[in-house]
Amino acid sequence: MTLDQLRYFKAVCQHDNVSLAAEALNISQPSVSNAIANLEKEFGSALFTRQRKRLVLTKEGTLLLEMTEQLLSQADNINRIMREMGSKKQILRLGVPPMIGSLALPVLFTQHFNRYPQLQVHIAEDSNSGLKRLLADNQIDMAFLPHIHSFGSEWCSVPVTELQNVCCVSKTHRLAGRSKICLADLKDEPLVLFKNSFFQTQRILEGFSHISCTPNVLLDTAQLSTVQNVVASNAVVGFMFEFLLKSTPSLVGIPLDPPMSTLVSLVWKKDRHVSESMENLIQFIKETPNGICTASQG
Amino acid sequence: MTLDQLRYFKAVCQHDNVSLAAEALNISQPSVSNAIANLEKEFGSALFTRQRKRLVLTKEGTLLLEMTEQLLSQADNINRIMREMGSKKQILRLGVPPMIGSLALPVLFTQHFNRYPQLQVHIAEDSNSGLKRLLADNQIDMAFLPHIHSFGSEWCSVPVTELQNVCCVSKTHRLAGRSKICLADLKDEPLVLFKNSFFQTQRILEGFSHISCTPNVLLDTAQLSTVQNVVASNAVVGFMFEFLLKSTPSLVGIPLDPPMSTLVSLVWKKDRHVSESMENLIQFIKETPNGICTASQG
DNA sequence: TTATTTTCATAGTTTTAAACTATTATAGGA
DNA sequence: TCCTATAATAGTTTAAAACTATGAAAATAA
Repeated sequence: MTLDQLRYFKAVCQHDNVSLAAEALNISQPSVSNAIANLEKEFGSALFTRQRKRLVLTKEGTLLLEMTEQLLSQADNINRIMREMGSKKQILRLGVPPMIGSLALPVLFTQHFNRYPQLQVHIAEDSNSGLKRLLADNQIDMAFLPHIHSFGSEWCSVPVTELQNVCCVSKTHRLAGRSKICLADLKDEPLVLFKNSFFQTQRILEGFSHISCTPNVLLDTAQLSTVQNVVASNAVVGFMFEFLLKSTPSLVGIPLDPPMSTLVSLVWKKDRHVSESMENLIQFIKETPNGICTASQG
Repeated sequence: MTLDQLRYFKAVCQHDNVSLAAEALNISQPSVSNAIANLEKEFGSALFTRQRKRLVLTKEGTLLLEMTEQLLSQADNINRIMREMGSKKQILRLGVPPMIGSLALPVLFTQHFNRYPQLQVHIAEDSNSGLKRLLADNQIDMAFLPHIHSFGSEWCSVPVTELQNVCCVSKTHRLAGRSKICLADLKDEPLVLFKNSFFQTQRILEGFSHISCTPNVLLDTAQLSTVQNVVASNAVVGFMFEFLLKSTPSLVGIPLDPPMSTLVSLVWKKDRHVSESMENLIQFIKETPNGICTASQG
């Protein structure tokens, strides 16, 4: 059993076809056939049934595929990590949810990453669930994530900042003078929300369902500027993080009652090797507990 | 990077010596040197410093060794599992602590394993901590373990039976008539205990320290028969599982006050593939919740 | 210091195995 | 029935991994 044999096997499974797999691997078809045959000889059982029209995985093949994917992923990781160390240039693959990116990234780039000229930063912007999957697959090293889905023992994290979720309206809106507001007050207001995939939206909808209200959702969007512009037009009520209002003077935020806040953490997998650049970022976050917060307010 | 290269690298690390590693691997020394050189070329960094007296792992080498051991262990598992499936003969590697073995094994062999003639059972008898390590290293498939060290989320288990820990004395002993006894009553008695590595012993000692007593331990042994014989000689007081007294009519057990019991579970790693023979054993345990208990009493 | 031993790297050769090309066999579809 | 698609087989080439032999560097001993 060699890693190459397993790679070929995986490719055949993905394509359900030896010839296509060979093409994708840039090798000849008999080489792939050979590799599969050698695996079958070594293990003593068929991995595919070839009787019928198509290749179908046997019980043994299914099990091997599952274990193979794990092994190859780990092998690729070793390769990547070792090459990175060898090439001296550090790479940090960081996941950031769209909303938090606008807060955290400017601070990180001006106060942290610029201190490491040899550091190459790759930012992956994705939803929270998407980032979690990327982390699990080792496609990113760390991510900023709301500490909501309680992370199990296989995750490490350091707290970054606590963000306030506020209701926001135009300065000329009827509710603009309120010092705080509860969801029940908003049950008949037309609302603009971020899409369901944003977990803040989920919490707001849960809040409504908790008081047995069906909110009047006029629009759900993924664009912050859409929310800002529609709210500024005075027609509707929106929700966003308080810090996002700093840059839009035409809007005012009204704290929710009860308050709703989000603890954002920097998260990574426990079983992963913590590279130098990861360690540096963790240190920066730990040393500036309010750094990202205060910077946003400056 | 191939699995063989990593295997050679690991061997060199283990022997701190290329020549010895080559000998252990049954290949020539230049082959090993070559493999290491190829890894270093591929990764772009030295894995050892050879300048000085001996081979010393570099930072990169240390990291690679750590990741390599994981990868090779997983690769060996794949190999073993697939070969096992291919050879049709099933193998179950079961870990059993010495005390529990005398209870569980006869039941398992007469009521369960005998139903699977093609099944080959390997029993590993070891301490609880030893078994846990064997499980972690995938050197055994499952083990019977007291459910004391609370198992984290990376472990699966099914409860097997609850065993009573009792104080035991000879039939003619002064305390033989007691219906129950507390540790404080025993603070001046000469005791015979199993070695500290037995977790029941640890619990008894904890119990004594809890009431600020230093027990008078005359003898600690790993042999059940030693405990039985010394206790039977009427000189000392011992502790054991109640079921172990069934076969020794010259001894009587006195329940502890408060009672002390041990929940024994069948445990395995969550990330492991559950083979047919493992599944069969789990089913047997589930279907006969008191089977092992009652059998011991018959 | 100098000789001796240990140990790893290098050079050159052999062997093995993995890749290739060409062809055959088998099944589905026209 | 023929044609096409696809995998297996045969035979050859190539590449890499093993070997033997030797050289270089450092540690050990005289």
